[in-house]
Amino acid sequence: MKPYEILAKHNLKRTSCREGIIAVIMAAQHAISENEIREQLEGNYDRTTFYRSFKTLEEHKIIHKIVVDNQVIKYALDNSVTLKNEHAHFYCFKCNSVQCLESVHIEKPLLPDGYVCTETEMVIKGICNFCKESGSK
Amino acid sequence: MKPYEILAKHNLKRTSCREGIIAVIMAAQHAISENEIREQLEGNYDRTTFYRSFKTLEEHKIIHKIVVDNQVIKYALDNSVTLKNEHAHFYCFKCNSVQCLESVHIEKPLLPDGYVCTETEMVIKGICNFCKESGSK
DNA sequence: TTACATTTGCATCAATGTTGCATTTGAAAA
DNA sequence: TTTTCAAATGCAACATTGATGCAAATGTAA
Repeated sequence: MKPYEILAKHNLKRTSCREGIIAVIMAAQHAISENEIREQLEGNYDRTTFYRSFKTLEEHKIIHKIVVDNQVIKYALDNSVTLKNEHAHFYCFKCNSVQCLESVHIEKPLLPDGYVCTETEMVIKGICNFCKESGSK
Repeated sequence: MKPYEILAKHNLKRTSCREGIIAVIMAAQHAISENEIREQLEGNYDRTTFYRSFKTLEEHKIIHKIVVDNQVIKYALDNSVTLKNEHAHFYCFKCNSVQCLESVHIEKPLLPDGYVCTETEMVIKGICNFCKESGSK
């Protein structure tokens, strides 16, 4: 599905900033930070415009935030767009990348009585396949 | 273990700000936000002092950050201080509290070849036992 | 092409992260 | 207890980021 089709589906106007953000995220191999998106985005948008476009896309659940910690926040297309299952994310300390681990499904945890789960986030941290090979540290 | 003993164990000077922060976190039932800690802290410290004390305690792994999302960040004593096992955290959308779910242990996930896990964070979101009872929304 | 609601860019303000530096303080040595 | 010095504090200052109001520009449907 193309960026403008996604916008149309959510009844959002097709603006170049929104379209560009979606395009950059779609093109990225891994989840990507706000600054990386801004750098790769064509056109020089005011930071408020970028901020509001971003917010709109999040609110409409087109893009999804993956919070590794408050220093490392990355974005990917929402599962509803990619049609992926709920899955864990992997953060690599070496290359700082965040990858979707589609093979690691998240099971509904067994909660104490009275607790109701509606959402689960799981971030696994360590060294990824690629970085393991390279260098000693 | 008392706040000043924890500081001593980590070779940190016993200052009232550090001691106070630890005391407030120890006294709290749940994980607690930076602002809540600041409010409950006796004495009026400069925000830089507070910021640096906080940073020091984090760096020495005395306190531990639980990042629900970038809007909701709470702190608790680190597992090495409380002697708890690695466990999941529960975030309640209604009361905004973060509770340790000691009963929900986190198993080492089965990762794709070459991936090495050193740390795992799991945040379960929903409605907690207490809030389930109260009101319809 | 027109018309209007939405979006943009800019100004602005608040909150927060961070650093440098002179002064104060904790704790170890005398 | 007093002295001593590295470490911590308070303050000023600056950068970054979240957020809002408003006039001008833009997207889209009539």
